[in-house]
Amino acid sequence: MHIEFRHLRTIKAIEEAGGLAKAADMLHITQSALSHQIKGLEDQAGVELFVRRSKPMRLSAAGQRLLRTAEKILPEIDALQAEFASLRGGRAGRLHIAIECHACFEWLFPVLESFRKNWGDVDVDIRPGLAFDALPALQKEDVDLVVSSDPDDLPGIEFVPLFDYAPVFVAARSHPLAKKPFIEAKDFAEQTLITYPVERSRLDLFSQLLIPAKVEPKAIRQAELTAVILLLVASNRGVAVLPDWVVREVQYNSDYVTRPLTESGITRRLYAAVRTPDLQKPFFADLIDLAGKEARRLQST
Amino acid sequence: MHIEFRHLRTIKAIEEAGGLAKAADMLHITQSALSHQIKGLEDQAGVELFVRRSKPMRLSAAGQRLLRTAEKILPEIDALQAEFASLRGGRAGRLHIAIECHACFEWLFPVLESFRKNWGDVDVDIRPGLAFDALPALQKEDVDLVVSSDPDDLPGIEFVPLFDYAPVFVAARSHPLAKKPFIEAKDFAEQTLITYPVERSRLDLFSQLLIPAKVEPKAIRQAELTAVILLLVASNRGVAVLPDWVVREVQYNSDYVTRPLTESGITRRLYAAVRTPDLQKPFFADLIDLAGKEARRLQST
DNA sequence: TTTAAACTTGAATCAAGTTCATAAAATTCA
DNA sequence: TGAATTTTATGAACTTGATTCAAGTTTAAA
Repeated sequence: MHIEFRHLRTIKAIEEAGGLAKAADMLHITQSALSHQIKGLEDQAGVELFVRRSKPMRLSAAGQRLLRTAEKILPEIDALQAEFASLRGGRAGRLHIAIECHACFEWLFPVLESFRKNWGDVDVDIRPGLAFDALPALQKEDVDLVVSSDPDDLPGIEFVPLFDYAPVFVAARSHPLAKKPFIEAKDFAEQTLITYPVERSRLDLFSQLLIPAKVEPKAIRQAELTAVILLLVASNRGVAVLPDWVVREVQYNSDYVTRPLTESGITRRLYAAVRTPDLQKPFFADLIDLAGKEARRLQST
Repeated sequence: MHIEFRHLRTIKAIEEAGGLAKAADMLHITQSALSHQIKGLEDQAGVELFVRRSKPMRLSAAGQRLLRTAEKILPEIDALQAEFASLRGGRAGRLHIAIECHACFEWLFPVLESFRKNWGDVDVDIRPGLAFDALPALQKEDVDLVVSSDPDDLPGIEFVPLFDYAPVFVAARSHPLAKKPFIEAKDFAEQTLITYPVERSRLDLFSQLLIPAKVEPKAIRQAELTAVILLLVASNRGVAVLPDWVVREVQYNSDYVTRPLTESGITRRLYAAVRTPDLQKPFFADLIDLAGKEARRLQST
């Protein structure tokens, strides 16, 4: 025989009830079963768990040691089972997010802040280092939601539209290109471009404009934070392309101007990629709803 | 079905092995058994533990949650079982001590210090608040050893002699009684007596001398610490009776003198009371041996 | 498409915990 | 002290449920 949860519950019940008979009632088994159970456990552990000199019987030193372990372990599985139960009921779960779009931190944080208030039992996290390979990670259940602007037709994965945005050109007010009403691909040939530190195929500017037009900027400089990019731009160290709402939201100073890309402007759509069955879960629906609201708030700023 | 330790081990093994077949080998059962086991667990929990889209199968979000619990719980029972095993082998155990004799802290601490070096796996503690009722607590296994000077013929309890000592009279050098070569019961009638805060029947002076002689001191003042008693005595606030070795050991100052009680002196014996079966355990024997050595060291100071 | 590997399924088996009935031991109370 | 009561132990029958065996299905690789 092995130590089993049943034994931990038994020890705890006997301690609480102060005797076999009452403990047996508690556990909904017969007193005989308890007697056999304890005897079996003592045999296999080779240790006396109870002092039988007296009736009702009392925990021995070893029994008290076992009781301590029981009191440490039982709440753990109780919590686990409760979590599984409410996971069945859709109140609990996990929401680990991978972000392909670097600027998205800006709107994601307020969204998650509201989300946590509604869904305290959902384990929310943003997983770093998964910017590429995010979709395989989604399939493997290493993450549960990917924010992406490149929908793909993958089995078992659903792309839910979040909101549309326009990548816009940003330059210092004094920059020569600031005079143009809109910016074209060829305008970048002589510019120093400031980007997030990701591969260029995953930047809107390259995938939508420069690669098709086969234009290469004069130089590229990378910065991690949106605020830093805007500072560099304002001090004329280069130009950048950022989502329109980012530029509106982060008003660190106003020494820069924005211009549309191409005459008609470029529009992109952001998606939440989730596993199809997860769409049924109420908190996923709520998150997507919250994200939409936050997006509208940003657009109207 | 319930969550059982078997399930925790299974999850852990599957994670480590990266597949059912290898995990089954690890656990010395067939893959089929594992498959049944997981299915049963998923049914009762109402939760998908694995992603079966791919082979080998991978842990789902819920499965990862279960794995975390497994990794928290399994070491606990492993530790428990190891403790039971070495308890069988006599290397581990519990040694909770109750002290009837108030002064005994003085020699007990160094003894326990050496003891802990030899028996790191024994849970050593001094239980306060059990000075009276210590022997019933010993029978109930609430404590494992009682230091006492009043042996009693109790079933299942053994009194092992530790060492002999003499309660001696202590007074300031300038005290009138300091001139006498020895002290008798009637000498206390006009004195302020300083004692430990315990009932008088458990003080050697009363049980051995004053109660038989029907003498009552003029006043009694109580102090918790040996050092405090000696300070009070030295500053002539009263007289005291303490074990000879205590007075020799605690040389806070030398403004006091000691005198034997009665012409021939009184001799008392200190015992370790333990449950009879515990005498077999090697660390009990060692403790009693260490206590003897420390006692001899004190006597020869 | 074939082959191999990985997991699933259902029936049969077998170990182990539980119950029932009863005995033994300790405690309480008259 | 002895009868009554409470508490724990024991053994045989029973029942549950985990494991195995053998065959089927699905996925990945060649």
